[in-house]
Amino acid sequence: MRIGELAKRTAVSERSLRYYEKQGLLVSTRTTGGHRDYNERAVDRVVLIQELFAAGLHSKKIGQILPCMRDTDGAPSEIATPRLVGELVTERDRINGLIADLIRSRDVLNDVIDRAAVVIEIPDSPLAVTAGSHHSAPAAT
Amino acid sequence: MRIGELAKRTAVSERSLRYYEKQGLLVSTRTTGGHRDYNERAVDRVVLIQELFAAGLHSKKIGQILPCMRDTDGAPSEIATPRLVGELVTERDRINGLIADLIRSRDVLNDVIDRAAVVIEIPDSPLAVTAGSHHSAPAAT
DNA sequence: GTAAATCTTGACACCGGTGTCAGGTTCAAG
DNA sequence: CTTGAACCTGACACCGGTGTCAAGATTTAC
Repeated sequence: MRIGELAKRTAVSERSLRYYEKQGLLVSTRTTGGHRDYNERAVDRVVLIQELFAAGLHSKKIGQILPCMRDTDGAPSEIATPRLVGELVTERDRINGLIADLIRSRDVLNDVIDRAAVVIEIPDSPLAVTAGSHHSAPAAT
Repeated sequence: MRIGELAKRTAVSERSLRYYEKQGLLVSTRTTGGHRDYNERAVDRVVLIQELFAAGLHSKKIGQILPCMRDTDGAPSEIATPRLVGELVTERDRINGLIADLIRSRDVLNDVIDRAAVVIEIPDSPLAVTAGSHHSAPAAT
């Protein structure tokens, strides 16, 4: 598929996809005219890259991790060096702390939302559009 | 307490504390000479601000949330407007999605770490410094 | 063969919290 | 007093992934 389709399927801008390639995170073959051509696996890879970015990892580190993953790109899946493993452990711990923080923040928001919801709902005005205790939460660990 | 102490106790730079004040997130009385003076509650407030920043909220929105919280600053604790509640719900959902992402990223890292740990540990070289399945994870929800 | 859609590279700019430096003032202890 | 630590305001810069525009080449369909 070409870059436009990949962009649509991953909801990631073409700009970013080209950036990923320049950073060595994403590979593509080229048509005779120089247009990028991606295989089906690219979709999952882009999604993964996005998640790792969202986790606060820098492109350089992501570039080190990707070859160490299984079934990401058919590659024989390298093994992380002890040095890299140490860094990854640090990152993982940082992410765990971040998750804990996010949970706290979410609870703070829920608190404010709930306190407002009560006020809005009780005066029997069916204006309570967004109220209610829909505290959906992703399962953790 | 003065800004230096608050900075130490919260592990937040003086620069940031002044920035928070300029954004209206943090208040302080002033000495005759103009030095900032904080009360004890400031510590918790700063920590909270940091968590909300880590959650990706912008200072403006944090400024709207803070007055709606209970026992944050003795203030009578305002109630969020329906408009704000809507925005907060959006934020909360975004944060929930972010948490889910982070968990996935963490698992990816754990995968890479584990695969390397096996290689390092099995060849009975006690070099396995950071290895082992210490998959500590914060409790969620 | 031609037009419209898609793609190419390159460059400039943004965001927004934070680091840091400069030049000057205030505080607290000797 | 005087001196050193702590604080003040203001300004410049960064980071790094992303938006966007420009000028041109390629693809695809008619």
